Amino acid sequence: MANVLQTFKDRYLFEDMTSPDLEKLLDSPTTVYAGFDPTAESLQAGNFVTIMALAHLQRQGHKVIALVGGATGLIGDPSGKSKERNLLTSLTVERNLEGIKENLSRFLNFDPDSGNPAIMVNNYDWFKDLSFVDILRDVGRFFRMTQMLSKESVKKRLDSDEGMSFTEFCYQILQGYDFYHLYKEYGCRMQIGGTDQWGNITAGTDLVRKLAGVEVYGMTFPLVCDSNGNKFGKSEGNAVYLDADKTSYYDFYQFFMRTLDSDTVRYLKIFTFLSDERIDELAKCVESEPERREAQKVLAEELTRCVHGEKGFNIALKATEVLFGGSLEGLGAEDLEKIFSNVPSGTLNCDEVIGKPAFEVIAAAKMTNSKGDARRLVQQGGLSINNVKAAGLERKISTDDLIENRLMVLRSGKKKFFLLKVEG
RNA sequence: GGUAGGGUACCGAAGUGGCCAAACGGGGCAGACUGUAAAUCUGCUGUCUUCGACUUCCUUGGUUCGAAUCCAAGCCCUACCA
Repeated sequence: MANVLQTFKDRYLFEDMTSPDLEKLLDSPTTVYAGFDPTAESLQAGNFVTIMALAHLQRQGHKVIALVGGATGLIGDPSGKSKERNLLTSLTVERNLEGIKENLSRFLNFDPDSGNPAIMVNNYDWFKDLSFVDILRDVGRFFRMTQMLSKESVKKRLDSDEGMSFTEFCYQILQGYDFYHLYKEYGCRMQIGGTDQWGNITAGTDLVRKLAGVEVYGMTFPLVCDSNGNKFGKSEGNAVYLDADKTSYYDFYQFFMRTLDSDTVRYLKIFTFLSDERIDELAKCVESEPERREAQKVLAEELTRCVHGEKGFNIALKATEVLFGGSLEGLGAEDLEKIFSNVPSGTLNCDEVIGKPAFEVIAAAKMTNSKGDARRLVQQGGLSINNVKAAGLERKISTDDLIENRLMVLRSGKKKFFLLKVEG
C-alpha cells in the first residue's frame, strides 16, 4: 500500500503533522477522523479539501470517521473567526446533519456492506450526558491555562477589540475531548483538518496522551486560497454549496469553470482523483492555449459529475452552451425552465409586467434588493432580457419580451441569471 | 467591583451642535477591455413617487429653532486594576 502521506504531499494536501512517526502509523490501516461544522444543511466548496483528504484515506484502506459537530456547533469554533458566532439551536443542527451526510456520501463510501465503510458520528451524542462537573473533573484538569491561552485562535481574539467569551474559549476542550472519545470508542489514532485547526487538533493529541497514555497524531492541510489570496469557495460573495437547491448545477459548474489559470492545475490536484499524467497534460494546455480553458473544463466536469451526477452535469453543460451561445432562439419555455430550474426566480402577475418599465418589474420580482438597485442596474446597462441588453429607464416590457407568454430570462451583468414567471 | 476608553452604513474608519445620507479606504455591484480570464480604467453603492422627499449614526428619554455630535439612564465591548 502506497503511503497516503506521499499522496497528500503531492497534492497540496499536506501542511504539518504532530510527529514524523505518523508516516509509520499510516503504513497499516488506521482510523482517522475529521470534523465538519453543521452550520448549514449543506456542505460548501470550502469543505472540499477535508472531504478529499478523507476520500484519499478511505481509498487507501484506512477507516474514516466524519464527525459532525452537533455539540461544538452549538458553541462555535473561534478559529479564524473575528467575531463570536450566532449560536445554533439543536433543532437546526439536527436537520443539518442529514444534509451533510448526503453530501459526504458522494465522496465517501458509507455502505455498511462494503469492506471498509466510512462512519458518521455526532459529538452531541456523547456530550449531551456529560455534566459541567464531569467535564471539569475528568477533562478540564488536564488542560493547562498557559497552553490554552497560547493557542493562536485564542491569542488573536484576545488581542482584538472583540475579545472572547468563556464559551468560545472552552471550544478547544470539547474538540480535544472528541478525539479522546473517538480513540476510546473506535481506536481512532489520527485527526486531520485545515491549518486553522492546528490548535484544536493538538488539544486532542495532548489530551489523549494524558488520559490514555497513548500517542495519537494530527495532520493539517493548507487552507486553499486563489492566487489573489481570496478564500476558496465563494462566488459573488456567496458560498458555493454542494446542495443543488442552494447552488444550481449551472452555478456550481461555472464556479469551477471560472478558475484562474494560475490556480487550475493546483485545484485539479487537490479536488480530483485524476492521475498525475493527465494533470500534466492539462497543465501543458493551460500553458500553450490558455484561452481554450481546457483544464478548467475538466476541473468543472469532474466535480460537477461527482457531486451532481451525470444528470446534473448535463444540465449544467446545456445551460452553459445556451447561455454563452448568445441567443435564446429556438428554445421553448419548457427547455428554459429545465435549464434554469435552480436559478433564483420570481413570479409576477401579467398586469404587473406588461407595459411597466423594466426596472420596476425586476424590483417587484425581487431580483434586486431595492428599487434603487434596479434603477441603477438598468441605467448602467447591466440588465439583459432574454440575453439581449436592455438599457434605459424608459425601457418597457411588452408581450414580445415574454417567451410563450409566460417566461422571461433576466440577467444582471454577465453571469447572474434570474427567471421571471408571468401568470395570468 | 473600581478607573479609563469606546459602540457611525457590508467592514475598517473620519466627523464632537446647522455646510451630514454622513469624508476616506476596503469590499460589493455594473460598464469598457478580454479568453465566460487576470491586470487596468470608469460609474454606482440608505429608502422612495430620484431636479425632490423620507428614515438613519447602540437603545430609551431629555436639552435645543436645529443633535451622529450636548445631557440622563440603560445595554454591549475593550484595556488596566481588584
